[in-house]
Amino acid sequence: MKTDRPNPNRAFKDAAYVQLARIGKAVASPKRFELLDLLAQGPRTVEALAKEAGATVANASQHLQILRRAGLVETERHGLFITYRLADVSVAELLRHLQRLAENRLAELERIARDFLSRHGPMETVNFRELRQRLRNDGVTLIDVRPSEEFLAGHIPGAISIPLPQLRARLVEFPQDRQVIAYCRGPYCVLAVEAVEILQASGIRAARLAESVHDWRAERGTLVGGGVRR
Amino acid sequence: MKTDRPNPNRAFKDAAYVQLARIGKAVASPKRFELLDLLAQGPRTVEALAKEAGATVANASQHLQILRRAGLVETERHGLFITYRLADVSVAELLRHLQRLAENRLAELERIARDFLSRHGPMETVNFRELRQRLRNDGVTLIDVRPSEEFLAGHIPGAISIPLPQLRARLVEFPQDRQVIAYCRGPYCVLAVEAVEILQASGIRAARLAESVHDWRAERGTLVGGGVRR
DNA sequence: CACCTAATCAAGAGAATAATAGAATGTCTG
DNA sequence: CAGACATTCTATTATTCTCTTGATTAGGTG
Repeated sequence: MKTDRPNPNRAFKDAAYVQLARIGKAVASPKRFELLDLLAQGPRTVEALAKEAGATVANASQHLQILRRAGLVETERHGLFITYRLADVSVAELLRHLQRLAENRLAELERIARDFLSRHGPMETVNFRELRQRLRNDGVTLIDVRPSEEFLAGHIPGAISIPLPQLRARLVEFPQDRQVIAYCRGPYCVLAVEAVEILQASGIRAARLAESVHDWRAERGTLVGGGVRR
Repeated sequence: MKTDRPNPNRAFKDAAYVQLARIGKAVASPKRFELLDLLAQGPRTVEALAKEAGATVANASQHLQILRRAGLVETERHGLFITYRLADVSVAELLRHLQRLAENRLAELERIARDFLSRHGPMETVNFRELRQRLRNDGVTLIDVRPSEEFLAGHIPGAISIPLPQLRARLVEFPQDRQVIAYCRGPYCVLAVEAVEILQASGIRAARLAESVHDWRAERGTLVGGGVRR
């Protein structure tokens, strides 16, 4: 760790950088990153997080405590349940920053995403600019296919909530001649992809919003609903 | 890593989050964080980085290659030397973001900084607002005590370069009645602290700028010099 | 070409991390 | 207060990380 040269400030620097690296360590595990990404959509219990992230409860609990010790999440007890939430909006910003950096710098990530999409037939994707335009012209229906709690915690103005499990049952609600745009948590969430497939299979024109709810907030401002609680 | 429930998208998510966590892993080691922090001041050779970070050349080289594989730094060969530099300004922004988060969320870090400063006599610190004000009123001399290459790569307008090793020899340059404000790489760089002590010891009123060159750029705009090369 | 130097590579010891399973804790309900 | 349930704790194992040491590669120079 250190040479034997006489530098009296080494100890301070080492100690300081150990602390700075703690935040890095917190987001250095894929599971923890996924947990944070889920928490960015809204507060949740340990069990819900474990299930969505595909981990055991005990394992998720351990990761969550590492995140808590790093100051990235906070807890609150409600009866039997303990809800975790991001400690600060700047944590969600950090996640976005890391994602953007990974997308720009790691070819591997782009390849993985492309491979995944290629296994799911052709699919139109839409960006914010196009979405805004079409929303203004009233030419599309925007649906939020995340669980309804996440919709309530914050969603894009004009969207209607149709959690994916309910989509098949509610297909009759869509007029056949109007395009539907589905969105979910972001590029590493598969809900919108599945939604578009279901819609297309029943003859409805559908497209996927490539960005996430948080990108919307960062680039366009307001969400409707609670947002990320502090 | 995964339960045996039938979720065909687990593999995709796991693969995607492994990639996202790679950036986290890169900044999860104190030494690597320190190396990146140095590179944020300007490009450098492996040997220079190793020396400043208090590591062996072999060790620094290994860390740098991890950073390169994570896409955070790039290399260029000049004869015998290989210079490393940040791959993108957004890497420097990430470092700032992580630092700010650590300062806000980790009490430990603040304690370490306070302990360090308390071992160094009382010292006035100045923030950007005060600095601007005094620079405008021409009441102070602003000195950049980093190595001159870093000064050339980008510095605060109005600052003059006095690398710390030269400070004692150039004390005569300072009028006794005018305050001097010293700055360096940021709060975990000790150059400015040492500079203020030297100045005070010879009877010159001196203060330390608490923020870093990069904070200046982020909050006020321009630097003079090369900046971080892309 | 022999020699020097900057940087990387390769192998290994010791520490830290991640997942699992089973036990323990704390809180609500009847 | 017994039982149910959400969460955390403890112990264990396999894996990964970090640093050190000594050898090796690649480029430049006399």
